[in-house]
Amino acid sequence: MSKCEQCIIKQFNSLRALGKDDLIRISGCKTSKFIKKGEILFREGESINGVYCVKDGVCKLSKLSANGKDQIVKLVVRGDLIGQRSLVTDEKSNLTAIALNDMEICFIPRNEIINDLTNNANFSLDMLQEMAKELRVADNIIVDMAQKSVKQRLADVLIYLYETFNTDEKGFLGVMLSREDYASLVGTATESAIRILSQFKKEGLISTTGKHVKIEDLEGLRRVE
Amino acid sequence: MSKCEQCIIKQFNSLRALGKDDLIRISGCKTSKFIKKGEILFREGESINGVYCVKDGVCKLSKLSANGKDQIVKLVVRGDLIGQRSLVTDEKSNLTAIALNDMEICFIPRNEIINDLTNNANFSLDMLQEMAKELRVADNIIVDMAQKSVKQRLADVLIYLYETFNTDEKGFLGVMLSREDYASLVGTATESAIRILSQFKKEGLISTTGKHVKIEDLEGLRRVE
DNA sequence: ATCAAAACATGACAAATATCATAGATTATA
DNA sequence: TATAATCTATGATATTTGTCATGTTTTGAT
Repeated sequence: MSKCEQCIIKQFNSLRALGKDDLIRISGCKTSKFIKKGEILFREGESINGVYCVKDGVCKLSKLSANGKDQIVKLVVRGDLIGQRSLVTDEKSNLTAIALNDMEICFIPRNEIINDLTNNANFSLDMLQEMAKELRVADNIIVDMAQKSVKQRLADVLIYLYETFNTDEKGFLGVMLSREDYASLVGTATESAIRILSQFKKEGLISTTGKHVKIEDLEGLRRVE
Repeated sequence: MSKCEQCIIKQFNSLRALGKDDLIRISGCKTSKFIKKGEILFREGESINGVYCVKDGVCKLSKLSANGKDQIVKLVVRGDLIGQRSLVTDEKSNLTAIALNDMEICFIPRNEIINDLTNNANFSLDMLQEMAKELRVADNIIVDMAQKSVKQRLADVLIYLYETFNTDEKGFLGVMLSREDYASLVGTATESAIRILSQFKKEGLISTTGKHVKIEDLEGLRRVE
């Protein structure tokens, strides 16, 4: 099993703020897991009791709305932590986490890391800064959800996916989502997402082969309104 | 001028985590201001360079969307801090702050408080916990914006205002908003907000006298769909 | 390779929401 | 208190989005 103190992933999240000694200690108690596409890491309302560090793969954080539809709040990628919020507030999870492709993750139990939060100012400050950034992003999403049309939001999602996951050798987006996931990211009906993606195809903004999506005209997507 | 170390407001925000000495020091450099209804504390894109502590009054934090409409992201009330996020990340403000009624606020300059963030674990941990809570709220708003109808969101806003600001002697909501503000909270056109409020009136859920709104049937509002 | 299940696609229609126009009510201010 | 400016209200209509129905394609398991 790889060691936290040597793991390059830690550079991308608040664990970078820990000292070598702490990392070695954490390394000794962490567990490493492989999660298959579609598997649930945890559900809304469950106690996570620790944080996950994503070594590879992508996962969606979603919440069930009153009308029974899932809304994806965030995509978590390689390098991100999952569960910081519940760690900090000691609450049950507000969101459900489901793997969008095969993942490799490490799990650090709450007991091992909670003291670092109270004793290590570097660590808690780094986490504070990360959370402040997340909050800014969330505020911006609120504005977009409230003010932009479904079409604009879907175009935004495609741009976001392109910028976050880049493309594979063939030029397809580096992450494969179902139409239902697209709908759930945008906050619309699955049929509406399908229709608008079809429209984007007709307009030459994207092309698709099954679930593979290729961005054909990024600037065009930016001009969608 | 009142002293931070004796101020009861501090109990309601992260300043409670500071020691007496720090509070006395901060008290010496803070400035106290009265802001009139409608005045702008700061605009999106400006440097705040400190945090505001709200002693009295209400203020809206909003962001201009691409289509030119303001979206209210949050209402800030007595006891809240404003500008923690910019303080932590040292970025310019992402939001505009405008007073909804006459306010009394204290301003603590960045220089005086930034060291507490790095040196005082209690303080930064408290702020981290507050921000984690804000993030949960923001995630829930995202889901509501995406999945609930305008009518439901407006009902939610009325319930929120009732629970947050209570009522005055005559039973009216403790905060007065324009129809435009209601629309901007819900993320809809002003006319739509007006129409739905009229409908709520007809249905006996609320009554209005100018800008004064009275909740007549809280449970009915909860059942709106 | 075959079959069933799931995902995708699209038409037809209904419902929700935005926009434009216009008029009355309220508020601020000279 | 007169008057302009702003806010509220509502009708008419257009646009967006959701829902239901149905057929096709893709995927996964045997």
